[in-house]
Amino acid sequence: MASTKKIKLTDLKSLEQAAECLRTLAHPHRLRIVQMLLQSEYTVGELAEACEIAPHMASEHLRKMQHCGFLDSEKDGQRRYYHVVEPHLANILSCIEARFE
Amino acid sequence: MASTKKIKLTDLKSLEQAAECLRTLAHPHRLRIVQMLLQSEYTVGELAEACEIAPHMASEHLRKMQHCGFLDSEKDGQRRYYHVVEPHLANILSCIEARFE
DNA sequence: TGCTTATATCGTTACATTGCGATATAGTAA
DNA sequence: TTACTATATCGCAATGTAACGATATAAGCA
Repeated sequence: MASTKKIKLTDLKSLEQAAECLRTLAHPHRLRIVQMLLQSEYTVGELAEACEIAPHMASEHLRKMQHCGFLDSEKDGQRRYYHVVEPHLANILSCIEARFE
Repeated sequence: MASTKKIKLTDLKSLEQAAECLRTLAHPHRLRIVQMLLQSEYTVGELAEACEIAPHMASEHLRKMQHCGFLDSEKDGQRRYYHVVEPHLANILSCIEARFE
């Protein structure tokens, strides 16, 4: 314990942002949605079915993740396709899968 | 849209566990604590001071992270030193730092 | 036009989390 | 013993989040 322990800390403002994104990710259905969208694009209905939830619930999860910059979407007729835009998401999901499989 | 889209999904039970760990991590003070503990071990008081919070708040954050398997601790007289035991934490924090700095 | 499907939003209720003062426990030292 | 320090726990008030039924919008089709 005689060491100096001088280390560089991320400022709390940035950590607050990071925490907000992690909170957005920290939901089993949202994790599954991200996992799927990392491999292809999907509609709200397809994602809802994969998560076994009502479409309007999937829609809300997608809205949250779009709001914090993870996803974007484009319309195709009646349907809306979502896809991943945050480049670090794949890496983070790999870490999570490495621990929980 | 004509593709088969057959992908392997993590079961919801595991995703629930993963989400719980992410929720534990998703707090600015806890992120700072983990960031520090990845570089050295520290006492409750030292971590509290670095986060600018009361010691009993740091103690509670540490208890939560110990409970979900991120940290462990050992006593040295009056003080208690915490350290990281979850091997994936360093990798996850790197992902986070890569995005938020 | 009216009917159906796909997606999004609103309003409410239930539940979880946060922060914090007060209190408790354990070790140190006089 | 008493006093002090470090850490941990309790109980509560405030806030945040999740789930969900009801409703709304918008596109396709008869």
